[in-house]
Amino acid sequence: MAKPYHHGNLRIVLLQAGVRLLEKRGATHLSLRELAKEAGVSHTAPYRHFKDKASLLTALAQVGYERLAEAMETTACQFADDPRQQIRDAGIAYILMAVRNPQVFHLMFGGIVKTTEYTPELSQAAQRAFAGLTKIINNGQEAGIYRSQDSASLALAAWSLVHGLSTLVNAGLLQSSPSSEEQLSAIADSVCNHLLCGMLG
Amino acid sequence: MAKPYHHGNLRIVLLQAGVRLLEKRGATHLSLRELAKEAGVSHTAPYRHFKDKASLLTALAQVGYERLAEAMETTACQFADDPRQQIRDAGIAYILMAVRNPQVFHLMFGGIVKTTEYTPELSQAAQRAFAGLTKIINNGQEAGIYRSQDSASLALAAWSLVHGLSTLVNAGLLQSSPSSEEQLSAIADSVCNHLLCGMLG
DNA sequence: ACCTGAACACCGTTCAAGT
DNA sequence: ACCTGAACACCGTTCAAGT
Repeated sequence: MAKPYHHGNLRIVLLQAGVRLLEKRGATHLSLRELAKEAGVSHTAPYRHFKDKASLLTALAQVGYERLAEAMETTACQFADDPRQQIRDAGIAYILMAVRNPQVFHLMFGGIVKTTEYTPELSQAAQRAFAGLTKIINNGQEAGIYRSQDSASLALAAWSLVHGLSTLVNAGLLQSSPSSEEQLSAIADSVCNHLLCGMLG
Repeated sequence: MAKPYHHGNLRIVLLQAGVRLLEKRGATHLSLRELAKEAGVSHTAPYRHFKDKASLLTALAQVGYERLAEAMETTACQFADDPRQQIRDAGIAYILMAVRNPQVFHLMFGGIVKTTEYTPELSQAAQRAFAGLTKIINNGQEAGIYRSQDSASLALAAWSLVHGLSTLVNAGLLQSSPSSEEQLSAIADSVCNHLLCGMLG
């Protein structure tokens, strides 16, 4: 069966191969020409679907936010009766997403995609991801377990904590780098507990 | 006065111009050739001082860690009698360093410099930076203000929090992006307070 | 020791030309 | 509409040659 001249599917194929190549090479060394070769098209074909390399990277970041949103939404539907458990699970899900897709995570948050170049779709995907986290905070607030009424600042603190830990782990900067996901989950759990209960005695 | 054939100073000049060019172009688009032109030497001269581009970036990341270490050490020497104030000040100093040098910060933590390629000097500079933060935690522990005895996990939580907030601000992902350093400091203070006092009521 | 210019193999991007 | 090959201006890196 002959391959159709009009590929028809190229955009999807480029995104899938793009994620694979991104994790292999990193955003900096991801080459459009290599990507085109992997997809079996000429090196200018991607320009039919993406204005330039930055635009491809933007689309890949969007894929990342969509994955993160899924992970958050899944967690937000579990343990709805235990807000403490929910927030720890969300933190762990966030961090696992980061360590399993380090280059995608880096692309999402590393300032490679300029905020000024965000497409509406990307902004929406990002908002979906954070809405999941916010919902978990709101669940806890309805249950009356939080000290503060300012849910935005609570969510920001929680988000900063898990996000920072993810980055530090990916950068390999922990004194004892966790060698397994179980170990990593334990670290994440301990850090989340400090935020829930406070450092002060 | 004629410029000496042996520049003598080139490494320093390249690092200084490198930081400037890094903030202007970002790590990805920082070009050795442009850097050489700015320094007034041929495009191969930098190879006398840096094995390759990665090695230059490593050196620039080291400069960043040294700046961060200075900021932490300065804070660790102030308000030694008030550990709560110290940790908030350290957090604010950390975040200000990040937003004032976003590309350097990104280079330090974005996974661009591979952990496996860390030079001893870079590791040492990074450790110095975190030692400052650890010292502040230890001060508080000696004063007996913390709930937990595990100072490493306390430091990791504090570090994750300020680091995550820095990254999110630099990525432009806060709902209301702070327009001034005063506003940013207020946000940082609020987030730090959540960690100190805990989210739970 | 330190610097240079030519050369090589890549890259992103554009564009006239093909189906 | 979608894809191609040639072309252009860049880039990192190497190397023989200069002082």
